[in-house]
Amino acid sequence: MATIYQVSKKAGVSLATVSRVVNNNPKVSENTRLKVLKAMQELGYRPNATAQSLASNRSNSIGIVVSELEGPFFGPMMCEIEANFRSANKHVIIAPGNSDELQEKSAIDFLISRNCDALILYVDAVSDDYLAELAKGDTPIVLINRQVSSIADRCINLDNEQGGYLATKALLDLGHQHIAYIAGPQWKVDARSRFDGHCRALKEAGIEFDSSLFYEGDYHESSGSEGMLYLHKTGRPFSAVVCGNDQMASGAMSAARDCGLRLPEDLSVVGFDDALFARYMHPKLTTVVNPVKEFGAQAAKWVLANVYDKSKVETQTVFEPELRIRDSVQPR
Amino acid sequence: MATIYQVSKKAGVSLATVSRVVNNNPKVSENTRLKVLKAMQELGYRPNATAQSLASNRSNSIGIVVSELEGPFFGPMMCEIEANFRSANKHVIIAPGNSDELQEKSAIDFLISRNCDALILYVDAVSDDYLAELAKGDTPIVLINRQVSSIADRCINLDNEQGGYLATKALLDLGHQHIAYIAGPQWKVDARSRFDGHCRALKEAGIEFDSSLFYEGDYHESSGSEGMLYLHKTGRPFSAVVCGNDQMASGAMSAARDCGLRLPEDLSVVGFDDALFARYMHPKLTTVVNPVKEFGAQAAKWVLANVYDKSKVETQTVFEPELRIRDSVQPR
DNA sequence: CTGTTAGCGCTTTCAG
DNA sequence: CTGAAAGCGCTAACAG
Repeated sequence: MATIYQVSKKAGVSLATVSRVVNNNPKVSENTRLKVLKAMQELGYRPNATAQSLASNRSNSIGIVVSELEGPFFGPMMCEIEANFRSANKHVIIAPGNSDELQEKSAIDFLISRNCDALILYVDAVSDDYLAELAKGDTPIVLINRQVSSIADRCINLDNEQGGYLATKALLDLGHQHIAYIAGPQWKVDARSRFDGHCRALKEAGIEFDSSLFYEGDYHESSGSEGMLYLHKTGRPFSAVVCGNDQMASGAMSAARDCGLRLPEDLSVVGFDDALFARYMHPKLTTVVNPVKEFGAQAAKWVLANVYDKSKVETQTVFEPELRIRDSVQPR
Repeated sequence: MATIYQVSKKAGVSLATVSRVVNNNPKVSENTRLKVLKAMQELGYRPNATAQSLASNRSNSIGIVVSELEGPFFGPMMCEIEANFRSANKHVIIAPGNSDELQEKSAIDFLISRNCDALILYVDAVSDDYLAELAKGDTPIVLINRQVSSIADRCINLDNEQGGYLATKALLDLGHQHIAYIAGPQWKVDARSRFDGHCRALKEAGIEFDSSLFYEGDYHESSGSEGMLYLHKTGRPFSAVVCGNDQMASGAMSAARDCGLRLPEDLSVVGFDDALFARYMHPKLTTVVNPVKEFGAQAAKWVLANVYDKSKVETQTVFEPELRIRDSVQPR
């Protein structure tokens, strides 16, 4: 691979000049610029990003950590972030945290050590204190789906509690009285908040929470199935179930059918997230919209403005959930 | 951020010694190792990967380019690759190619300029020649879902033609005569091969391919729906449809129902890939298994062996498809 | 076992 | 507008 030195040699200019044309520095005469460009062309020169990064302390790349690389949730988010940066000629480096404290920290360390200009984090396991501390470091961070008060302006969030409330409220309004709940992992704040919303709706309707109608899953399809099987087996009657996310709803619906239930006649189901596949399910899933793409777009926007342009731009930090009613619910 | 120099100062040793303990060089006395470790601890030192990479010409990171960041296909693949490398203390840098020649090239350039030790590529748009040329460069590459003869040992593939054959054959065996086909983009080799397999099965059964029973989609759900709508509108009767992948099958099934068809009574459907959601659909989708995770595992294995351990290890390069029969098909 | 000394390829003052 | 020179933080011979 050709180096900047070889290019300068070939073009008969100094190394600094080559650097200038690479960086589009305006104060280079058109003449020499052309000479340099030609030399670069002929040598097939491409700057070594590592060296640039070391010398300039700027990498033009943004680190992203997500809980998972797979699944219908993070894909669109990463995609949106990437698209926003691509048009600004920045690159993303993605690392999975796997909802594990050590792995999340190691992902963050890796990205920092790689000289990322900023970090966009969707993390579950690390503490607020850790994040607050991290925010004091040299690398700017923005948080998705977390609320850390000391850096509230860089926390992008959905009102999950309200979302959970809406989901259950919709069922209540349709006359359902016995509503089961298949929750996400309760140590995660979002899962917890959604469940809190469910309880609020119940309470408001004067219905007492029945713990035998509750199952804690892990946000994946299979646990939705397990949850449904479990609930069905208890024998406790219920005419509707709300799930902590769409994936579990999908698993639950599949299992419900295996149990001989007709959907939505025998059982109404509501999910959470409005993943792409929700509208292709049968029956089409009623769910709470989680604007993941917007999260990504806002996060990217914040970084572009504050880190690269150094302009202060207002970003929306909290989003309101919205219920998307489709065919998976029916009046009682 | 503390540098290696500050650590050496604090520990009262030379800079080289610190480097040695960072790199687990065995020839450091236990005593000084402890001193250095302590100093590192106190300063919260973490090596600057960029500098390490520049100095050693080794980054311990592997570049991956995938067609898309979202969707049920690439997620599990990235995940598997990442998991394999994680345990070896290597990191992955993921970049999307978006099935666009320029973007794929720019993703590759980016990864190379970032000093990746190897590249794992799932690309559609760049030419075989380009890849063959690339393979001659300094950065080792392994290809998934491509066949480039000059580097056949690093091409990991599914026999897509055979997969397409199996899908249609299954339907034929069930007595279906009029089989529609919703294809992936025909400029992609995999989509093309699957369709070729379909044609072979038809031919073998003495059935002539009917072009009015063909629709070319783009591998996404929405185009599956569009395809079904289109086929339904032509009025040409068909009792089964095979789709280029599971996502289009999902879209097609949804649209079929919107057209008033019962599944699988009125229409049998078979997909391709065996994505996770296929088994949660209703009816559960019959499909051809595409061992994406295996692809990822093999690719990672190749890199670990050939790039890092410098040991030659046999990797499986071509996988045989397998039909997974579920509930979405029925005898005619 | 440990220290010295060149770089890795590029950016960035500072002069001119 | 252009060149010289000093690093960025770390690794890797080479001595000792």
